[in-house]
Amino acid sequence: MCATTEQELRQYPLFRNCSDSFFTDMANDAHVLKTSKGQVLFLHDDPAERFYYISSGWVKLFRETLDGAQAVVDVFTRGNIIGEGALFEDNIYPYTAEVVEAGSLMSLSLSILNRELQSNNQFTNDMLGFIARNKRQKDKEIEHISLQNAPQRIGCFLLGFLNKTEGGATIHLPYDKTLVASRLGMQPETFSRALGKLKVSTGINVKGATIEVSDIETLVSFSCVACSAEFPCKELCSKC
Amino acid sequence: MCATTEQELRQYPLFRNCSDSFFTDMANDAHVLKTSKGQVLFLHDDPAERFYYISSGWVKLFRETLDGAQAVVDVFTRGNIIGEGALFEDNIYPYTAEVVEAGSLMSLSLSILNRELQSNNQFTNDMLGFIARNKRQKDKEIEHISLQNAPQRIGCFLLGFLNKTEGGATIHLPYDKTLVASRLGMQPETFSRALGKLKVSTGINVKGATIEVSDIETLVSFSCVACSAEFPCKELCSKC
DNA sequence: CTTTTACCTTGACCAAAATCAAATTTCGAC
DNA sequence: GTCGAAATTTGATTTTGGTCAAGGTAAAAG
Repeated sequence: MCATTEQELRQYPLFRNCSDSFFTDMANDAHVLKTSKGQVLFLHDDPAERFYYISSGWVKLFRETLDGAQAVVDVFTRGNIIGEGALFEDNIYPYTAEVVEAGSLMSLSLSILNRELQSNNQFTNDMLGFIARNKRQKDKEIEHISLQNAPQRIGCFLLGFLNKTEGGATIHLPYDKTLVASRLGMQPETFSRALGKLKVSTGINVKGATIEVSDIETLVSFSCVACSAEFPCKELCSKC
Repeated sequence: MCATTEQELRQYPLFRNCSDSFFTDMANDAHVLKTSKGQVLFLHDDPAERFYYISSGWVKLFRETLDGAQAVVDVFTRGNIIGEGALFEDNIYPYTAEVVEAGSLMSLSLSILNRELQSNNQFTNDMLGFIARNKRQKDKEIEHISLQNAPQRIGCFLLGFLNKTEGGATIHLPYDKTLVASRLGMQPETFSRALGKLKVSTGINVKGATIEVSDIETLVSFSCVACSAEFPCKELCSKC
């Protein structure tokens, strides 16, 4: 098992410059988790010892306010890590993580990760670039919330699932519409109605969680006028 | 001049673990800029060779959309650096930087900064922590936009200028209200009215750019119910 | 296969913020 | 100090999205 675990870790781009001892120690200590919907991986403000590599499934990160509202920070899938942020917050998880679609994770040691950061400058630089692009992405989201309306925001979200820039495509929403709505900072009702408007404006076809985009360029010209980046926005793919 | 420049750089916390050669080379290459309101330091998508340490005054970072709207990403003052983000974006500035209150900057070499990042792992780690906390801050802002209303957001913004947690205080807004409004993602009219509501709800006193807070705790209980962090929110001070 | 439950949609209504327009104040240049 | 431009405030109105309530639908449990 450790051998395949190590292989999976070695294939993760962020770890491309990590040391051999990092991979062997990480793999020795790792354990695989089969996750089911609703499972909570960690709670915000809890002390942190592990981070997680997502092999499959989807996990949401969120926080809750005093008056009970929930803010979804992000939703991640295969090929992403979560919980590493605790390293920069006094080893306290800054968010709660909950599985939203069943799958498989690797539980990994934060202290081994930290050891590599302390000793491998190339890796630290990779991590720095990773987090910096992460921050840029957040800036873009803030911009979107204030400059795009609900249908445009949904359009932009859908574009993030595409791997081409013109013609037609079919998208299957990988998690509940309710969650997409909160990920985009709107109410489920607003999402439902806004998706209807997007349909009228751009000719997309919605059948449950399946969305057919007949012409990507129409969707782009509808959504991207209210954005400061040009489509295709590099690094913007919704973790697919 | 170089001696005092070097002193100022050495006092910057982010640079606390930098090498001696970093400081001498940086200081040798640095030049001081006296800035005036409206001055543009760099344009987004321009190739980047310099970053800037703000000694005094205020600088806003923003981007513009295809349809002309402006998204203010951040507003910085003394003790902050700007433009360093280009290192992680193929040496292209991701934002436009414009002086909003006159002051003084140090223009510094990005390549020397990069050299230090390549060779000094302790510094790279400091930088990593810096950017990571930056990203957390952005997450918090996204949360605020979706969970707080306009008066609450202004209250939270004001709290960021305080250096104590109870009793009374007087705040002087360091830049135009119009800019505060766009920093908070709202229209100037909305800002004006929301500030009026905040006044009624929390008993603050507004006289032009001067705001008297008679009781900080009242302001906290008004604003922070819709936030997932507890006041005083560490690292949240508005760069004062 | 049916029942249950959670998810999604729709309608009616409401509240917040944006927009448009105009008045007023402030501040810097002369 | 006066003038003029820019910033700010205020009012009226519209738009957008949120809230509440009621159906409808589809996936999962029995």
